[in-house]
Amino acid sequence: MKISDLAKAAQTQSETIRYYERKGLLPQAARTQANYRAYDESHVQRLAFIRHCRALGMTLTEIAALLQFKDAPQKNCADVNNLIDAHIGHVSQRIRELKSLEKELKTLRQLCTDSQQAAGCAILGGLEKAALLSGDSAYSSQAGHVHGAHPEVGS
Amino acid sequence: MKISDLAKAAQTQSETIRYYERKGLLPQAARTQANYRAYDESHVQRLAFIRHCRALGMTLTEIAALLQFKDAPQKNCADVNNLIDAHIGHVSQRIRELKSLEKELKTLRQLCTDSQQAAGCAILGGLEKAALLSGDSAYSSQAGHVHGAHPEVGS
DNA sequence: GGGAACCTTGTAGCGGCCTTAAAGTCAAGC
DNA sequence: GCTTGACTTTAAGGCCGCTACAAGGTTCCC
Repeated sequence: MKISDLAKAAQTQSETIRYYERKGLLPQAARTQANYRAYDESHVQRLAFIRHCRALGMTLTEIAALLQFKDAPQKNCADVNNLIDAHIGHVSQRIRELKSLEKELKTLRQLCTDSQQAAGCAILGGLEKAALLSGDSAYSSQAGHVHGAHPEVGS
Repeated sequence: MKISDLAKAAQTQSETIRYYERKGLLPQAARTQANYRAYDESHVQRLAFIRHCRALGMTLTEIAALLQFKDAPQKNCADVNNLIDAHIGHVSQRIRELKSLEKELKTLRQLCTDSQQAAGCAILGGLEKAALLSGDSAYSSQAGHVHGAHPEVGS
């Protein structure tokens, strides 16, 4: 099985597979005589695992940690729980942040129902006022690791 | 007012200010004899506006568009509305995605309440099973622009 | 044996910054 | 007047999770 077969099987791009290998999420692949990477079913499984975790919003670092637990089963399951709990925490926090954000945006949007000149635009005015009052950096980033409001670029 | 004063006033890093200038969000600053950037209150306002929009999860491109409306008030307010509506759409969509994700994670987490060996860890097993069934790429990215689950790195 | 479709490595780019490095400037203290 | 240290400047490189491209090697099919 070559890289493009694996790519098809796991709905991934070949480049991404090589990237995961570089990052240590996938083992160094065996090579054919032509120096092509050679894969089997076990790689499909492992890659599917990774992709699913990515779809769950985990970082590659978190996934690497999970894979370590899989690879070293003597380790304690509690560590897995902790990782998942932490990730759930990140996701929940991001949801709260986004909801509050959504609320503010909708409030803002309400200010303007008709088309007017931007000079008197209530939304711009509202943003300006809010900017001066806020002190901000309330949301925006620190603890968790779940992104802002814009989706991942790739895939 | 030098760059670090502006930075303090708007809770931003000096580097970020220079970055915004490079990107055209802030005008080219006037310079002192020593070639230091010189600012006044108007810059504080503009920067606060930008930071607040960032806190609302807008991209720099979206913010640049808003600033254009501010700078060219003859433009129609409807464009501002459209931008805000689109952004609300992105945020709402991301909230839906994250909620579904949160649900799956919690289901997963439920599988394991006690500490066991990772070999028999129900979470790892669950992830594996889910990976094989899913076909994934369901969430993960396309239309909107609101990020996954991990917060912005900086700031 | 010729051309298309694969594979390889390496490099550079996205966004939104942060960090570091090397060099210039300024104010205060001795 | 000279040093110290806190600022400033530009430029380059790094972070994540890829994607894309370039230049070459290989394999497959007609």
